[in-house]
Amino acid sequence: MRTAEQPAGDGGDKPWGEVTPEAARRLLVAAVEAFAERGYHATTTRDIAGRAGMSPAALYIHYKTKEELLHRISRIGHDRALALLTAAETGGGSASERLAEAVSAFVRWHAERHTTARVVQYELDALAPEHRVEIVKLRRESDAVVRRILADGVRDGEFDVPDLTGTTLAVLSLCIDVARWFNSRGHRTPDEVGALYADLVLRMVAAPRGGDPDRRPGQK
Amino acid sequence: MRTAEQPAGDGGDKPWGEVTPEAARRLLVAAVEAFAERGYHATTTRDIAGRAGMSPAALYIHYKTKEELLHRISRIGHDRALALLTAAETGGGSASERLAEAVSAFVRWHAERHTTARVVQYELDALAPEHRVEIVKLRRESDAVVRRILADGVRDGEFDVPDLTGTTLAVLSLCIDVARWFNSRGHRTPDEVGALYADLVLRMVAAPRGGDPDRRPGQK
DNA sequence: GTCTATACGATGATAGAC
DNA sequence: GTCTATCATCGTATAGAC
Repeated sequence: MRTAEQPAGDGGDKPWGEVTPEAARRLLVAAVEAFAERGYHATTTRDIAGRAGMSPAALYIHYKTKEELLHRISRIGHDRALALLTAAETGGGSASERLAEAVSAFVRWHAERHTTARVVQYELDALAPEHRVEIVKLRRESDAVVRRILADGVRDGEFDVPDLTGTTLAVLSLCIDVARWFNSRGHRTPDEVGALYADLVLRMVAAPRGGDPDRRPGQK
Repeated sequence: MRTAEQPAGDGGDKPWGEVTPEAARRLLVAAVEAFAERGYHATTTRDIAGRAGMSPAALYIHYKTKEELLHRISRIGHDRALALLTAAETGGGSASERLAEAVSAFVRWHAERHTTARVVQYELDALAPEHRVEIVKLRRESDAVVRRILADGVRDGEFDVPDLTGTTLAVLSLCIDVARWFNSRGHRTPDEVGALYADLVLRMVAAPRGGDPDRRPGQK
């Protein structure tokens, strides 16, 4: 299913391959680092240009404004995140298998590319209004993917999900927050975190053994 | 157990009651709002003073630097969060009951005081090194509270937690991320989110019915 | 396409009047 | 304790040389 290089990285093998020319890519990578470290508003165009080894003016040859840089980063990152989830949904298998794949892939990306993911997830408010509506639409699609997998599992008797909207939100939220803490504590690999989280999420939604979903102890 | 007003709010009944004199409190409340909206580094002392209805110079009568404001906010917020968790731990009941109370109280705080919580949870890196080590110590104590409750549940046969460290991290992470999304989507109350999350977390750690913890299907 | 130079307003923090 | 005025620096973005 994957024929080209995967984009939207921040330090992996061939990240941001779709951003050309090379000077524009260097600036964008520098912007990701700076935005992640200090936040969009506090990052100066001088800092971005400096990290890319250029003069402040060089930035404006490739990007009209600082916000255009953020928009490019956010768009590519959200495209990538949605692609991961969609691949899991359409990859076949039971609802449990699709959910496990969606969660582990989504978490792996937030861990591996946590610098990018921080910008993508925490700087939405800094986008221009027009760009924000575009990005919010992509986020709603990601939400819908997870929601459909959960609904499928309920239909097939694999899952017990009393609050579909809230649980969808919680699952995505749990995964997204990996971008905040990853690499600031322990020594886990993205793969390990992805596997752990897939297990935890399956436990959150699993139907009680034996099948009858009405038999669960009412917690709420 | 609670004899005084609870502090660390950001718009509730009597929040930040322990900050005196009143001018210092007004400045601190203004700083919370500004830091949450734009981030610490991008917030100007003029903005803070302006929101508090004062001149830029007035800020420096009550706080030596902008960073001292952040430190005060972070310290009070972390004290409050730890107090909530500790109260749940020492409040009695089974491990399941203590965990449910810890999660729902912690989530309620992150939802109700999401403006404060955003500053508290997302601006750690902006603290001066000396202040950051102090705050990190408090965070480790919060982590230890949740870890102990989980370990108690495992000991008592209520919980099945193959990865204690990772699950502790995931539980806290899930709760903390409420500060990011709350009020940016639906129409849930803090109480509702707290109850939902307590249920989801209990499902994550619950031992399989019947008791024998070795009987779980190996997911990892 | 990249540079140096620069416009012009905003920045954290201080001095000294009241 | 609060103000106005100020310092020295840094902010985004542009102009024009090469």
